[in-house]
Amino acid sequence: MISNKCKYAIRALVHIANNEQDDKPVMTSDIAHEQQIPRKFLEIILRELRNNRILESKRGKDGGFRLLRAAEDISLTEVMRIIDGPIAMLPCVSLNYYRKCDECEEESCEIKRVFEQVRDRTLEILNGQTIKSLTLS
Amino acid sequence: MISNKCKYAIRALVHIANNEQDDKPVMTSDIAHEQQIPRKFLEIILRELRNNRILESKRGKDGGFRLLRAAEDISLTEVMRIIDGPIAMLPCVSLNYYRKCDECEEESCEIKRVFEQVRDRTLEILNGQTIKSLTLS
DNA sequence: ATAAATACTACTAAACAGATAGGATATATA
DNA sequence: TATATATCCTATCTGTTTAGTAGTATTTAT
Repeated sequence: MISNKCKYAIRALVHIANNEQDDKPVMTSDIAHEQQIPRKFLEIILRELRNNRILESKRGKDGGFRLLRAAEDISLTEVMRIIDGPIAMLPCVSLNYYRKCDECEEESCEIKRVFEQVRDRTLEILNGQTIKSLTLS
Repeated sequence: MISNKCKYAIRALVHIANNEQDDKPVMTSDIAHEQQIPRKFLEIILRELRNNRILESKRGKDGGFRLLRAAEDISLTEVMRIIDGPIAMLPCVSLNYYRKCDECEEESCEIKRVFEQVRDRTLEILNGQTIKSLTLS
């Protein structure tokens, strides 16, 4: 399962992408209201995305958030890894958050082999998806 | 991520399948020792699998656990659902643990569409795997 | 100066993960 | 029938994660 937080992050980014016009940043409170996300929780999420160079922020009056890159250059996997961490179903098959199994010999582990397949099929789909591909247009 | 508990469950079942001979049940302590799983924790797992009609148990001396069905009739998905619950990455695309999204219209939700694809590809692989297919032979 | 936005720190409640402890019950066998 | 040995059951525990909330500091447009 991906977390609610991660779903909020994706919905917020899609919302920002859908509302990028005249260079005006989108306010947290607008996103929170229209996407029905708790505002203070959303603040944390947006700041995290900014810290990871997905968003840029502008403080003060008329402030808010803008995509730092084009929507088609932000992949779903990148967002998921920032917010939730690993995508794979086992640490020992994770590409970005690999951790060794201490109980089994990985070369001969049938369980590992199965979840490597799941990882590959999953990434085939998710790597092809971007914030752009989730927008209305 | 699947839980450690679930990985323990799979390894325990594979161990039992690999040691089904002369109708003698396999003891918790043997599995715990050979698979390096905490014994009391394993007890809970095996009892849960028995309650869900994956295993049968025999109490008292010379007791232990046996597969209730043939190893090729126990799918990986069944075990995962018993121990961890949903396999899908979102409640709204889960086949066995579906829960409605309150924030979005599901018919037009692009996020849902993506994770339905992930679910389908994942189940294609996992439904084809059984305890038998994970054994040595 | 002031209003309005993000930035930051700290805290909380509930659920889940990964166990452990101890006693009750059943069973094979000497 | 006593005993050793296995599962069964209930309760408890510690740490981490999830999903937030509260309050203050800082920045910026007007």
